[in-house]
Amino acid sequence: MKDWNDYALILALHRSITLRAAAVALGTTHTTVARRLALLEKQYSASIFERIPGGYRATPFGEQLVATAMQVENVVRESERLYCASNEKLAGPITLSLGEPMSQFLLAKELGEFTRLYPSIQLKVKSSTTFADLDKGEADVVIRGAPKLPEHLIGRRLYKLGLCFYAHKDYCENTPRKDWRWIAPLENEVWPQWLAQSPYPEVTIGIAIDDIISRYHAILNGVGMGRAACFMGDPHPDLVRLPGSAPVLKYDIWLLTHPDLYEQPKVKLLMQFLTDALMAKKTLVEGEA
Amino acid sequence: MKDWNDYALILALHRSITLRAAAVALGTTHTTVARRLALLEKQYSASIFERIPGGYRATPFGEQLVATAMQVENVVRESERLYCASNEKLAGPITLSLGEPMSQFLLAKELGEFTRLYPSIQLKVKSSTTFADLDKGEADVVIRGAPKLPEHLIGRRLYKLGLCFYAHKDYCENTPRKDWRWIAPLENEVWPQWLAQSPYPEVTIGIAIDDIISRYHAILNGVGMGRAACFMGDPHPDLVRLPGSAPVLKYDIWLLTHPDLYEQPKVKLLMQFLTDALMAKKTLVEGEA
DNA sequence: CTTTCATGGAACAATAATGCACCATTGTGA
DNA sequence: TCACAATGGTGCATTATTGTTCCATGAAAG
Repeated sequence: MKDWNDYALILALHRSITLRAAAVALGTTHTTVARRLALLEKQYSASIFERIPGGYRATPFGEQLVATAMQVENVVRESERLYCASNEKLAGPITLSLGEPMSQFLLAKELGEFTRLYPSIQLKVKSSTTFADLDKGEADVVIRGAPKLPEHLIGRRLYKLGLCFYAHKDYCENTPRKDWRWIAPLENEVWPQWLAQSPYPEVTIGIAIDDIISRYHAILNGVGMGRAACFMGDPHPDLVRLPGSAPVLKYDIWLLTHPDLYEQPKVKLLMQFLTDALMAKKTLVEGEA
Repeated sequence: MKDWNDYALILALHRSITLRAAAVALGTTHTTVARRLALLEKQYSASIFERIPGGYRATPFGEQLVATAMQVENVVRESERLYCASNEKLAGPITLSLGEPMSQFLLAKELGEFTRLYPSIQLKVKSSTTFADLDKGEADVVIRGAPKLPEHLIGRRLYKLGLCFYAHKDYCENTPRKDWRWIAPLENEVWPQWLAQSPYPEVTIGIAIDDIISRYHAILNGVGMGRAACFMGDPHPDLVRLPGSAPVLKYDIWLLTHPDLYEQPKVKLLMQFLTDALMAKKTLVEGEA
């Protein structure tokens, strides 16, 4: 095999079963995976994967290649591990500040993967509704949704955060329209705007909760209808967008750090990792799913 | 490292010392090698190779990567070896017919590499001035220079063969012009055309030899001036092109096989291998060096 | 010491790989 | 049984990668 990346492709398809899932794992599209696989099978003049109901399964020959690919992967991972261990620049504590929703719903798996990938780095995840002050050293890296770039910090704007209205999938059917209620935020001056944008501005507020996570659980338990980030609402099978409500892209998501910190390899590394992780979930977060 | 091909790049640069040599080994250009290396060093925020007089040398960190790359290469080579050994389709005899000049001057190393790469295949190299008749089973694969595609065979036209006039680098200086002589082929009806195209059509024939290799050695020994393929004359440090003679691209080089044989994996394999090998030497054979 | 050659860097053009949007089909759940 | 979602195949447009050509520099050979 001339192209060593094809080993990664074989491995991804073997593990992900379907072309599309493999494509996500590789960070490309199913088209590319299919094309590269076709070229590869043409190269060997042999079948590497066979189509089975619901996906791809390696042929006996394919399994040989999978075994080789796993060996290659082990060598590479071991090398990376050694690199991280030997590089004192990639050791030590680093603090990431982000909101609870992202921490719980969006990046839980990814942050765990980071610590597994770089065991010498002690990642501290500081979830908070208020965002840490980088100037005071409250955090090294921040993810925040904000309308504009905060003053003197550096980083990049990723994309916009999608917000939408949700309810439990049975709520609208099982509840008489006159009993519909909003689950509203507490002491939030933009709520009137939200309400005006909603499909049901005439519905009254049933309960006001300050914590967005608690509002989410209230929606989930059929207490009423409410607004949430698309990445919170869309993945849950029991939640549905309210009829007539489309995602609103209001805030930009910024990935930021302090200029004094950005030169640190471990800070660069974390930011690159978070960029990759968040870009991979762009459609989910924007609510285009 | 995300791109596993970069391990191959590091390995090639480590072994080839210079960007250009590494590029040849990888089948690309020095620009690409430089760019990929720069990206890689930016990724790691560390130097992988240091510039030393006359080339590149791996830094301590680079040597770690080189070691990893060698492990990866070993895994891949072992896998390929197993594949070849286990695949009975890639075993057995195969006969290649080609002219002596290509066999001796152009593909000597490459054909050896092929047998080393695929030990289960017994490659028989049939050098001959007349080309084997594939219909009679005299050979499985043929490389020949010919003006047009022979009848019913399949394969591909690679590029044109460059021919030029040569002499020993001291010949023209050390020999009085009146004593200059041509080394001509024997019983070759196109020789008058050749002579007319030459820079010195008035020079007389000193000796006529049928075997092109013998003519080459005659030129090399200062017997006279003669015509030879660019891939024979250009690489030799003691030979020079005659002043005023430029490479003539007359014949196409064809890589051919019989339609009945092309479906055999080992035939496909050999043809792919020869295509790669010959394409890598295109500039040399065309005389553009 | 001069000449010659090869190296590798930079800007532009060409090419090949990739992503996107569409669709038919198949598996899955109500 | 029907409807829905997801799969993966196809054609087209885009992007990114690569190759080409040039040049300045530095090393090796005469």
